[in-house]
This record gives sequence, C-alpha cells and structure tokens, in this order.
Amino acid sequence: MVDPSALLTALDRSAYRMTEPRRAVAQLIADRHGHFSAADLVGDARSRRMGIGRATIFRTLDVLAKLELVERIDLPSGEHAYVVCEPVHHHHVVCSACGRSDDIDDAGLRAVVRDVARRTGYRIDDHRLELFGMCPSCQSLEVPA
Amino acid sequence: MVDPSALLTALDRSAYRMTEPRRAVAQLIADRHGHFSAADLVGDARSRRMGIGRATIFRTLDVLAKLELVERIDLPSGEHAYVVCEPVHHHHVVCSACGRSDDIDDAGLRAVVRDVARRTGYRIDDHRLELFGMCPSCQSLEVPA
DNA sequence: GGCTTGATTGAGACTGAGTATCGACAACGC
DNA sequence: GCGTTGTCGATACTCAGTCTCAATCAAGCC
Repeated sequence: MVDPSALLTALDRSAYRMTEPRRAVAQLIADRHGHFSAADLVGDARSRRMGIGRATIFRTLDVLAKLELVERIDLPSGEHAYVVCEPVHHHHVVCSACGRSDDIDDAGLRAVVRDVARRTGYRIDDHRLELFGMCPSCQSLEVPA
Repeated sequence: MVDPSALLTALDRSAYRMTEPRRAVAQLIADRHGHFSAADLVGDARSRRMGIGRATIFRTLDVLAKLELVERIDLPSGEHAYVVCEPVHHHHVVCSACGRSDDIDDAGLRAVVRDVARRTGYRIDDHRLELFGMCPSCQSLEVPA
C-alpha cells in the first residue's frame, strides 16, 4: 500500500498527459502490496468494473517504467512483475512469501562490478541484481522447526 | 562455439535418456556463439531441416537447464535467452554487441548479499546478478570517437 | 539378439503476455 | 471555446511457451 500521489505528481510533472485512466492505474498500483504483474492490474480493474482497457494498463506501465516510477523485475519463476520504486539507480530484495519488496542501494555492488570489469576486460555498461528471500515479518510467522 | 561433447557426456551421465533429438539440440547449441533464445534454435533446426519439433527444443532446454548445463538469463530488453555454462553457482557478463558471455564467480557478491541481509533483516535465499557491457574484442573494433 | 516398458518424440491445438491498429475522444495550450 | 495531438478502448494479432496424444525409441533384462 502506497500513496498514489507520488506517482501522480511525477506523472503530472512529466511530458505525459494526466488522464483519468492513468490516475486509475496509479490508484490500482497504490492499493497493491509488494510486486504485481500487468495481469494482476487487469484483474483488479475488471473486478472493480473500472472499464480500463488491457492495452491501457500495459501502456501506462510502460510510461511509469520510462519515468522510473516502477521497475520491471524478473521473478525466479521467470514471470515478469513490477515494483514501485524511487527514480534512482538501485536494486530490490523481494520476499518470496508475501511479495513485499524493498529498495537497496548500489554501494557494495559498485566495487564488485569494477572488479569484474578489471578481471574480464569487459566494459560494463549495465547491470541487474535481484535478491529473493524472506522479509522480517514473514520470518517471524514461520512455524518453528 | 563449444564442443558439444561436454553437454553430451553430462546428459549421458544423468538419468535422462540420450536420444537423437537431444544430441541434435546439443550440436545446435555448440554451434552457436554467445547467448541464444529458444526461437534461435528452432530457426536453426528448421533451416538445417533437422525435423526437430519446437516442443522438443523447449523440452531439451528445460532438461539442460535442470542439469545446470545451460542457464536462462534475462536480457535488458526483457527477452529470455540461454547461455552454456559450468554447473556451479555463478553469474554472467554478457556482451551487448556480439552476445558472447563469460562466467564470473560469486566471490565479491557474497559480501554484498550478507550486507543487504544485515541491513534489511531479510533472509536472502536466492539472488541473480547479470552484467551487460562490451567484451574486449568488441571494444577493440569500436570506431574511435 | 529380441522383448518390454516407460520415457521421449513431433504435430498441432491451446494459452496468455504483450503489441499493433484504428476510429473516437479528451487534455491542454491558445 | 477551439484545434491539435496524445491517449483511449476494442479488437485483432503475434509470439513464446505449454499441453495432449498417439507413435516411436532407448535402455535394461532375458
């Protein structure tokens, strides 16, 4: 659950138009916990009878991804999902139990990347790190062995 | 270009059967440079008139992935691809120009993962790191600015 | 070498994600 | 208010990947 206003003001400040369907998609995203797929939003929109087209949801997610307000991640299962995030370079830890995700900064990784570049001779232009595990609250709910 | 015999002996040693189509797919993979998609192999098989079904190629890739002889990676474009690799935990650097990929070990990353776990409280079970850039030979071919 | 059995095959139907097209509509600058 | 142009929903489409099923084949056993 997130306040949709962050998405909305960022959208408003951008060159993209602020339309009713986009506001609605921002609300759907804000009402979601953790990561979600395009299909999730399509389902939400339908069950709330919002009359938003499937294509519009994909397009809006593209727009939000371009604005770096959401990021597309790849779950270990191979599925695609999105998470809301801050528009700066960073990575995610995703809870496999509840889907919650947290941003983590780049700090330690930069050294790893530099080291790989040195060892392999590659010039590294882009990287992606995703961590999967169990968040503190899900750990505390686990049945003790 | 890789020697297919590594794939074949590993397949032979496994519980899976060594069949003609699987041998053929191993050969197709060995003849490929860098990463490749399932669709690439389907195309190769068709152009060589090998008579291998599409489903078989997907199934064989699944088998090889289970044996950790190939690994499925996600390109920055969002497409799925496979790379041949050693059956130990590691990561990849992928050249965006020629598709070549190299394995890199886990060394520096382990510390990063530990650090994230400590800072976020998550228990990290799985992680994925992919680096994209330009390999030494493609760098040397670049037109000087 | 032949037999049996269960894994594997190819063909093709199917599913579901994502994209392209298009005429209608609505946001925004004037 | 008006015109421009970005965006809309509907729908058709593409493409990756899966499923089903009858036919085939590898491999172990005799």
